[in-house]
Amino acid sequence: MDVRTLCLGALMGGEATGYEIRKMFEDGPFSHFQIASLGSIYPALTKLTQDGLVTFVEHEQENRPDKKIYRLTSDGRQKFIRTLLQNRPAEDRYRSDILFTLTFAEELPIELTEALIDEFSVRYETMNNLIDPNNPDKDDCASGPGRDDDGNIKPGCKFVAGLGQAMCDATVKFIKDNKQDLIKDLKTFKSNKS
Amino acid sequence: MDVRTLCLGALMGGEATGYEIRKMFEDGPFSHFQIASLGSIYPALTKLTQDGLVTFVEHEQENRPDKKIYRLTSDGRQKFIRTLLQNRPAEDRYRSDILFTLTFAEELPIELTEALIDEFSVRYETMNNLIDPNNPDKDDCASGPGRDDDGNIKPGCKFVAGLGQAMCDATVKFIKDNKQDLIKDLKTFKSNKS
DNA sequence: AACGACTATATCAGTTCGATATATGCTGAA
DNA sequence: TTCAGCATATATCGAACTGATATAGTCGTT
Repeated sequence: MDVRTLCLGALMGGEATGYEIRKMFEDGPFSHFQIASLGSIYPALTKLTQDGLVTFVEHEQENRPDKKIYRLTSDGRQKFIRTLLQNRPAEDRYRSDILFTLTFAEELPIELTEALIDEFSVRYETMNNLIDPNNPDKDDCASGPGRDDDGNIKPGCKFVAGLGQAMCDATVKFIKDNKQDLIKDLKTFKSNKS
Repeated sequence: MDVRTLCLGALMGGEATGYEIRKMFEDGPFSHFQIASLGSIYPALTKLTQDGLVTFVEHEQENRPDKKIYRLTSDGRQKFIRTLLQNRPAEDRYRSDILFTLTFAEELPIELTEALIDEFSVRYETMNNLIDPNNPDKDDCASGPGRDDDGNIKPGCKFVAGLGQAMCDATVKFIKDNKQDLIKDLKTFKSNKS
């Protein structure tokens, strides 16, 4: 899904700055299943403004660029819903440098392999906490789309967050159950190659 | 990880054509945790050849471009191992159009939501079968890196495949356990908004 | 005091991808 | 029998995306 559509989605929950939209994707409600960087968010917002799908209000700031607060127009909201209804969603895409590296574990020092696996596990525990809708450390952007007026998480977001957490749990559990066997097998593999 | 490094990794198991390397990423051993397309594989192979990291032999073919079979040079193999040892692996990156769309489930017809969830589940069951090292339908490229000379899967690949399958299992299970609750909550949510 | 993170806007060089071009053979459905 | 889709091969390119950079202050930690 292109970044203009992602930005429209980000604004479905209310107004936001470009910086806030980026936060939604970096460690907010979209962080575990979409990616959008500043390098594409600002051009996308510019394009959406030109197309009449969003509008913005500017607030002067001292010593900083003026703050631009974007919101959807009626056309923008309709365009977004239409896009969700009509477009066939692309295949999921997953990239993992650690998993790629572990594919070649036999060529690596066992200490590095252990360190990579531990780093991988920590990252997924951290992500689990980030996803958790009940996480008290979470500072959801007020304009995030996932909560209704009473602050309750919406069913769709709850489902998606739950699924994200299930993936994280499974990852951490698999590592807990299988790391030592891997280390053992690697030692055997290496001694057989000597 | 850039596509040149991915190509070096792909050639760690032996010689391969550009087309075969693409297959390794599309539905072969790397398919569930890395992505590389023809648009970047061929330029990468050209660059690696210029840099002396790979070399190729050309076989004439009728009615087709001549087949180029690439293999690592000694420099190429060393460069690859050095890259794995020295580079800090980037954060995992996951993109899911379906999960993004489901975040806005409240705005969609319930039939579409159900269809998306079912599609998502089917994709992960399919991926599970694709990953399975014991899948008899799998036609691993002979030059894939994951097996030793006896055809046994290597420990690193086995671990990574197992983890991939655990993620798929968790996904399918979560959907099985939670889909009906989501549908019910959506119906409640929509009737409360009327 | 220094440094890193945060808050704001924006741009750009480099990288990547999906579509396209070329062209045949194979397979299955109509 | 015909046709469409897929497989097998090489390669290119326009469009999209990213990470670094620029600008510049504030805040908290070491």
